[in-house]
Amino acid sequence: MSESTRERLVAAAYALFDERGYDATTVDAVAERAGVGRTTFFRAFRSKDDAVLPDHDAVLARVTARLEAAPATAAPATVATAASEAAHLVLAHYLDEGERARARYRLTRTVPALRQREVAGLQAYQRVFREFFRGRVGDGETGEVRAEVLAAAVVTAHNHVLRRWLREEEPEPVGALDRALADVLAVLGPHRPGTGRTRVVVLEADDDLDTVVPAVRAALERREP
Amino acid sequence: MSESTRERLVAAAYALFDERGYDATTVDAVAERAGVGRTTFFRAFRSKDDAVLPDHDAVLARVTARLEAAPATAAPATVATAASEAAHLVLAHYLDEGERARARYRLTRTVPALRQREVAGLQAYQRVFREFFRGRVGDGETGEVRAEVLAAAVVTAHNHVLRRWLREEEPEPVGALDRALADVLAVLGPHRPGTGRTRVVVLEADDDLDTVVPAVRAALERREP
DNA sequence: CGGGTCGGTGGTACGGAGTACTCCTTGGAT
DNA sequence: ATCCAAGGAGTACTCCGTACCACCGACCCG
Repeated sequence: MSESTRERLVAAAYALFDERGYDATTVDAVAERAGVGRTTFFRAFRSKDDAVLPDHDAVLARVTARLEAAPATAAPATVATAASEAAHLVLAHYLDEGERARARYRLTRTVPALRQREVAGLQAYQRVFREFFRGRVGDGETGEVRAEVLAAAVVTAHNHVLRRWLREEEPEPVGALDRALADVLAVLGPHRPGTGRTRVVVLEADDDLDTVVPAVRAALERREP
Repeated sequence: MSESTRERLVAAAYALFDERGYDATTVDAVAERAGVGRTTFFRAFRSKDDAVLPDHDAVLARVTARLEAAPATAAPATVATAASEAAHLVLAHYLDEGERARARYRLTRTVPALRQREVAGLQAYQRVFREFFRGRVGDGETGEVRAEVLAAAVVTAHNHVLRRWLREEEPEPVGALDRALADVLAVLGPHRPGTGRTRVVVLEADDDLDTVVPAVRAALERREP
């Protein structure tokens, strides 16, 4: 199957799905518009929805490679930057796709079957991030939960920013992802490694510890940004 | 459609899926084993996988009700307890199901189509939690991201514990969920409101703040659990 | 130069999911 | 007894996805 045939099929699929809707367009119609037989369609794509959903495998491999490049016993700052860079890889992929990514988003918004495939693809990313965080965010069962939760947090933050960009609500998605991930990964530690001595503010209050800690953190960051 | 017919169809579906596998079982076979016609099957369930996947609507409604019962302008402690209780509602539902939940888990593990439906159902929960957290965890874009991330974190933590119980790796899922959610929701505030005075240990170290905080927390919890 | 192999393509047939429609049975009310 | 309502059974249809076979051009080999 030549690449041009595959691309023609994708274009035909997007055009027809946009004209008649996903359910109302048959695979025969897509193949016919692309000028090929039905068999060729199913040779290029495993199923009807595969023609519209992206090839996650390639970018997933890049993400995996980036995460596995990080040392096993890493400082919190290194863990955070590796995760952040990996997430940015995914975002960059969508930004490269441009209008096609937006067209796909419009489809996945309206067709439940496509939405399901989409969120299933997210699981793969979350799994890769979880394996990366395992052993780097604590030991035992607590560490396991934290790794999985943190992976979900990273994926969710990325998707939040990505969706805003797809809806054209966020003109600067790269910066937005930076900020979102910094907020999410703050539980790991600062992004800048080797900041040295840290003073903890002394206080005695009626509030609980977890209420106080953010205030302490904010005070410290205000003093030495 | 009588409830007994529906239940007979579910039992037949589980039995046949277990015997021959999901793909190798036709709807006709399920209907025949249940002693009804194919039409009746599709009257009871929208699709083949609906027969094995749970009725999320009822428990989702309970979760929504619990979350909406919380006051709009709530203290962090109230927000955390409401979210925790809502998550416990879902866990309790699965615990009630018992062996059927485990049988379903075995199916969803092996059949990709069912797995997709499963994760799609999680989106509904995550959405409800996100709407609950909106406006309660900050304003503006940061608040939006935090709400969505926190929702994902709660759902993920719940699922982590649930999966461990389904695999019979966690004999005390309720306590485990408590601990996991306490860890996740620590960014919000304390679970027990009005616990009174909290002393923060004073120290000056070369470690970073986020490295020190867990030690402080551990020391305090050891002193007054 | 003719024949054979082989990768890519088209066509056809089939099983099964899901939908639409009609007919029938059953139980209850008047 | 008759009518009626509701759920179930049967049937036919579309379309997805797969399997199988036929074709066709390219390239190799004798």
